[in-house]
Amino acid sequence: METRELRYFVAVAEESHIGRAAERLGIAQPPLSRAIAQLERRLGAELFVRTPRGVTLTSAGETLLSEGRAALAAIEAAERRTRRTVANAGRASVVLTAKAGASSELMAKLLDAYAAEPDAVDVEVVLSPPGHQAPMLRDGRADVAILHRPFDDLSGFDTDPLNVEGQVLVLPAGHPLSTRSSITLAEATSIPDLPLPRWPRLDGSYPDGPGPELRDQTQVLQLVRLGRTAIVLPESAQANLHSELTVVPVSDAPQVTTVIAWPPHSTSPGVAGLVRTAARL
Amino acid sequence: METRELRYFVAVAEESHIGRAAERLGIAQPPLSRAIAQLERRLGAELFVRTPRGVTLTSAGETLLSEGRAALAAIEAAERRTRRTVANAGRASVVLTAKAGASSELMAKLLDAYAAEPDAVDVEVVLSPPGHQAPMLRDGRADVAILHRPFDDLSGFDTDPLNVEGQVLVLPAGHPLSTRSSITLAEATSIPDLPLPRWPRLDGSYPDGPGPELRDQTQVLQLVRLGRTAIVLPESAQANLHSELTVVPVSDAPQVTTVIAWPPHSTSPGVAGLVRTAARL
DNA sequence: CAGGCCTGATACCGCGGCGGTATGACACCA
DNA sequence: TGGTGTCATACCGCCGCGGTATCAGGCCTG
Repeated sequence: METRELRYFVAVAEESHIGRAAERLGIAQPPLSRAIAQLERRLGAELFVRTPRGVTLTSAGETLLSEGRAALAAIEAAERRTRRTVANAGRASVVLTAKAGASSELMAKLLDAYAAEPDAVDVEVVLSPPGHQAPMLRDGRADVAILHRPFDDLSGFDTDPLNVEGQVLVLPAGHPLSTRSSITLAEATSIPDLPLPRWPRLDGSYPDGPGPELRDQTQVLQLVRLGRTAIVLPESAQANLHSELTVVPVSDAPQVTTVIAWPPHSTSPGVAGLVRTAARL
Repeated sequence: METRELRYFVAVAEESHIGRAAERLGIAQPPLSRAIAQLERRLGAELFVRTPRGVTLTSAGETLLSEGRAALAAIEAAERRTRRTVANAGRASVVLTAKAGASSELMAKLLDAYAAEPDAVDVEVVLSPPGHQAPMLRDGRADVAILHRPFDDLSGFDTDPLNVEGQVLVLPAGHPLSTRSSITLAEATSIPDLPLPRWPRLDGSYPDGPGPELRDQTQVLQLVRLGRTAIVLPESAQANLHSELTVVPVSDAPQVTTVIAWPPHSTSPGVAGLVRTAARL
């Protein structure tokens, strides 16, 4: 199976429409029809059922879509990491990605400690929106990441835990609940006058709901100060809190584990060094 | 990057010789030279240094070799699993692989318990030589595997532990050491009159050493009975022991964890069911 | 119920690129 | 210094990809 065929297949699966997929791929419809038919013949599997409205995936197609996406990510990763290897000709470097605004204290400690190592290489830090770190690691845009369980999908990576912490509810300073010594998750998520904020999905769209649409922690904390919302965050987020805010521990919220993650077959000495340093923190 | 180019590159990297690689690929040498040169141009990276004796990998080439192997395995997996999905048209099935002769009791329990599930699918059990399970999982020949830490490389898989056990030294019944109540790993691996057996590598070749060359546990136990070797095995292997053999616990041998492992992006309901059943054992 | 409109499939064509053979350039060695 | 082995280059034929034109068929609508 060639990469091109796989890309074609994924495009058609995502569009559920051969014509639109062809447009997106920058080719005409007939060659795409033919390529899909040929792929089906070679695999000995019906991948789509053709309908007058477009096409829909068969169960074999579902399998190929999930497996194929992983394979395409692996190929992109191979390409990107090879290009990067030669770009920093001779002396290596490594790309670390983390959620913007999270674990900054921990990361500072890690980067300082690593930079002090005798064989340290350059570390390029890429801060990106929540949920984008794992895909970047999968397709080679990053070599190592700081992730948070249970929020991020760690599957397929090697990981080492760096820190475990509980979660707290952040409230406007004067709120009635702010005198409580602790609170349950059920209570925290159903405060009558404070709807929880909504966060963007990976594609940038927002789920439905009553709360405000928000993109980062700074925005949230500002709205909490204004008494418009409340938010459950890991304890370490307290470091960023300004005045006019109080926190109440959430007794039954899941523990948040900060981990350092890397692709399992990584051979980069920079990644190995970072992980070794992290293990000593 | 096309699959074909990647396959060509891996062949050349493995042979360190364009002519031999071409022969292995079933094409002539000049097109292969050209394909590699074109790949290097497109990636903007020197992958090989040409010598009069053949070619050797650059650091960019090393990167592409390890990343590319993983990518090729992912593509093979996509192909194989898609073919298998359609082969069992409609009612799904799942391929489970395990080391021949290991954990048989545990597996029997697992398979029985799973078969009793209301939504159980067919499970095809593939027993293969030690070390072959993880590659089979990576390239789609299997959907789920029983592996043993620390012997197998679990990286890149999701896993659940099934069992933890210590290790014992298996000796001929009358051996002087057989009266000991425990023994250290250092002692066990340097018994003067009993050299440890050698196991085949993944490619079938054997490491150098004094011990006998062996392929499976039955052969080993026979040779132990004959007083020609000794072997350190997980406790559960005692179930297979015949008479004329005794065991001595090895006090400082690493614990052996039996795990069930599956590819992280698996969507197979059969795999999910097996894992769920395994978690309840 | 007929005609337009949407879908994907088929027919046919031109050309880029892959693989083939023949040969060159060059390092090493006897 | 010629022989031998390596990879690179030159040139050619053909397969297959992508293009346009058109067909086949389900669905909606007047």
